Amino acid sequence: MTTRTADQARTGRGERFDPGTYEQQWRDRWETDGLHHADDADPKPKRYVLTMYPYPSGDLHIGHWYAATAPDIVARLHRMRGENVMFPMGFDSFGLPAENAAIDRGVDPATWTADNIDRMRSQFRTMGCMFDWEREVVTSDPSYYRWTQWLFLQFYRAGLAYRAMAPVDWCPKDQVVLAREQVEGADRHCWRCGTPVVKRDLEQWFFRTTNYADEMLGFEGLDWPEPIRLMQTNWIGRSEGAEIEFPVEADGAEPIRVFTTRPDTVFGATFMVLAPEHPAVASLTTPDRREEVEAYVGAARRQTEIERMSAEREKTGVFIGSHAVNPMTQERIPIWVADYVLPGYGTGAIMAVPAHDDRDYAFAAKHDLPIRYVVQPPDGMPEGQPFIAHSADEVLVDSGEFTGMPASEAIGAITRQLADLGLGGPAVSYKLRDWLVSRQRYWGAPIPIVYCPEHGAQPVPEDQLPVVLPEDVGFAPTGVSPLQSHEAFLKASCPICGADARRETDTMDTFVDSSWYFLRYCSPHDDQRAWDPEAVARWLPVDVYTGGAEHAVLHLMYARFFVKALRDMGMLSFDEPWIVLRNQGQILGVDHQRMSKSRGNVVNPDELVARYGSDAVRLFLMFIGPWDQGGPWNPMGIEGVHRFLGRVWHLALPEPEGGHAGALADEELERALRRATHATIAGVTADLEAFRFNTAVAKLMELANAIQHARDAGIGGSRIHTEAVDTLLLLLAPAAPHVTEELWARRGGAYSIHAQAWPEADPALAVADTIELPVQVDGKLRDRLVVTADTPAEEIERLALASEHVQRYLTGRAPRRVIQVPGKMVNIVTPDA
RNA sequence: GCCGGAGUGGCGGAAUCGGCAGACGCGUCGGUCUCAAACACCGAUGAGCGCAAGCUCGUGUGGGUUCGACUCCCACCUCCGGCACCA
Repeated sequence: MTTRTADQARTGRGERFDPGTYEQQWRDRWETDGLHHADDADPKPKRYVLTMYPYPSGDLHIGHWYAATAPDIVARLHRMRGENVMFPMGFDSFGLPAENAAIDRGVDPATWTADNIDRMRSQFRTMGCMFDWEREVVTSDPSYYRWTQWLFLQFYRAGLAYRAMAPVDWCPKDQVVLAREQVEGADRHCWRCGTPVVKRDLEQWFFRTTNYADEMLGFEGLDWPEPIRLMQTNWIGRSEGAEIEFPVEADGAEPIRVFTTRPDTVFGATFMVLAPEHPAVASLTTPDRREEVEAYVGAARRQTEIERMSAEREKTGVFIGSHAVNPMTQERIPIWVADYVLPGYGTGAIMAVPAHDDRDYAFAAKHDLPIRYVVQPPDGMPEGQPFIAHSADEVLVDSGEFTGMPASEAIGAITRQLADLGLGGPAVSYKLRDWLVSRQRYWGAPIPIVYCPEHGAQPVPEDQLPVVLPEDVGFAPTGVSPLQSHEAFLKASCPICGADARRETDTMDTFVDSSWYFLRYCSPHDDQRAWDPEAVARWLPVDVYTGGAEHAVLHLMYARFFVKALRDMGMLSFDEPWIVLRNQGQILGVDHQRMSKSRGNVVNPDELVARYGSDAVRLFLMFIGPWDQGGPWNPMGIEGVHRFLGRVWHLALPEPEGGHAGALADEELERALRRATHATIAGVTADLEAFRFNTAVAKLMELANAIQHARDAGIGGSRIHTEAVDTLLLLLAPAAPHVTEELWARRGGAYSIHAQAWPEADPALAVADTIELPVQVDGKLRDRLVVTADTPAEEIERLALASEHVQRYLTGRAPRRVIQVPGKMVNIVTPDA
């Protein structure tokens, strides 16, 4: 491979810039010296910087570089500011791809995973990040998942882990549970035998995340991107309203409870709808309707809930033969079953108010059910459409004693009356469901439970952890976990009676692993406990967390749930896992498309590092644009950054004998350079703190240009010029750690540049002594004044009015107004304006 | 459908509080170096008009507020992301 460098041919000065000659050496030195190890005993203020650990899929791609460089820069900035920084890295190494590799290629998941980790770890090292590898965690290692299992048991004891029936896809011919991706086609058939699948209720493990729904709506004290907060808020989906009981006309039948956010519309409830799964469907179906209802319910159960929700909006459903009574109007209303009512939300049953709900309206229109308006729109009753009241202005009509009451008031009034009548009361409902954590998969942490014929589900005693995944398993594309046929694994004994028991074969969702890895980093080698409480108290919460926004309602919520639950168990003393959260965007291909092998637009970081060095790759990624937006890769762009680093190289290389040592003193030039230096310190510091890496790099480029011009003007080698170069290296060090270290050493600086103090800007020195002031006439730029910074406003006004460019428009007349923004501009308003 | 985010030169982008639009970089053009090229370096570079001074236009579209609008308000268009029958 050819290495093109900025000065390969000739600049006539200094040594050529070739990152290949020093980058690896410095990385080795940092490693040997333990420069990046965060010491628990270090008394400096702590700073925990964390980036989401990767799944070990194979090779590091450019996205990993993009994701890691920014938090590395932040970690390095804090370190130079005198903080004890922990910046750990590890691998989220359980998961489906390893299992698929086993099925497709016959490789053992553990071996496949370990090989990938080895490769990615060595690729990670070429980034030159200050990762503390002594703290590495690997979640598929028994020393890690032992504690994942231990945590499961703590949740179980606390009542936060429970077992319940949940619907899964089942192939009745093969007699197996199918994963979502194993169900094909619109008719939902088994991928192997083509038999239509059915939904089947199986026992599954859940974590009670809904216990924390309300608390997770609070984001006080958190500096998170607003879109993530909104996504979580919407996902939790808190709705306030009322539960209302509708008595049923049938012997001994329980009333049907419904949840509604609009109790003010109860007078308009002209029918009821039950979800197909609702327990009352069977008992309330009359004999003449049974056949039709059972057919409908059976068809509905064949679809997944996801499918049902994304299906065409056609509102299907059947009448079940029974009637309920509207508790306010005392009217008989028919009960229907329809799959647009979801079993998992509210009570799985609704009062249908077609006049004031789109879905109920569509259903009523299709099935010819009565529509009664009970809220008066401001501009008269609508025809042929529902009216969804929004404001407080609308008033109730046709609603008995509540007629004439504003809708907003009626919500409370009607809810109170229902409560007085014992027919309901205020209620809150959430979209959030409990977290289904069990997976019918091999490559995950086994759920530490055994089933005794006598005593049922029993937790594995803690001293028997870990429940180790057996490695001598066979893989076949059956869709069944090989654990189910591994006799040695299955065989267990009941911790209560000692009788033969059967081991749980489900493993945990990998999001369980990642819900606590940031705690394990604090004491990764502790084999006595999941974490050392003192170390966790010292480091947590995470100060800055970075990663992709795709985890908004997954990992980023699960980890919050974990921390809150563990806090309530007395194991943690903080409320949130991380304070500052920042999301990176995506690096796209040259064609502005997502990188993918099939598109052939993948950028290989290893090749780029070999060609330009790690620093150039890092710096260019940061320069592409705002970090949270990502952007397209540009092969020419990295050339520009490489040129910049080459320029820095030549500016900072110690001058050979007789170079610019005897620089001419020029006070004006020196003052300007010093001003540029201090303005850059202030600007770069603010940019890095705010994750504005692209503008920070631009400012560094400007400073390098200023230094070069100053040198060309003859002040190279002067004290101020030397300070400017040193400052440039210090400010550039977090983003380009290798070249700055090399140059710092060559200039005789103390090892290491990354252990030096971050420069401080002197505001007095950053201020310009003369300023150029734009002069506008009626808001249009017409002239510029160069004045000293302390020129009084009257003098500026006089100079501006005296300008011939201004006079051309003023033609001797007095201005109508003169507006000055001190230090910014002058605007003269003519009588014409 | 609902909730977010974004539309600025040939391209990526900058303008942090309503005050010089286009920083910085890429590309392009011109020059230096070279036998020549590549590399590097220097200079120019929003569009139109003009010999020039300079003028006009210009931040998705249409209105508005203001001495002044990429920035604020109203209405709309397009793209990207999330959710999607949640009663």
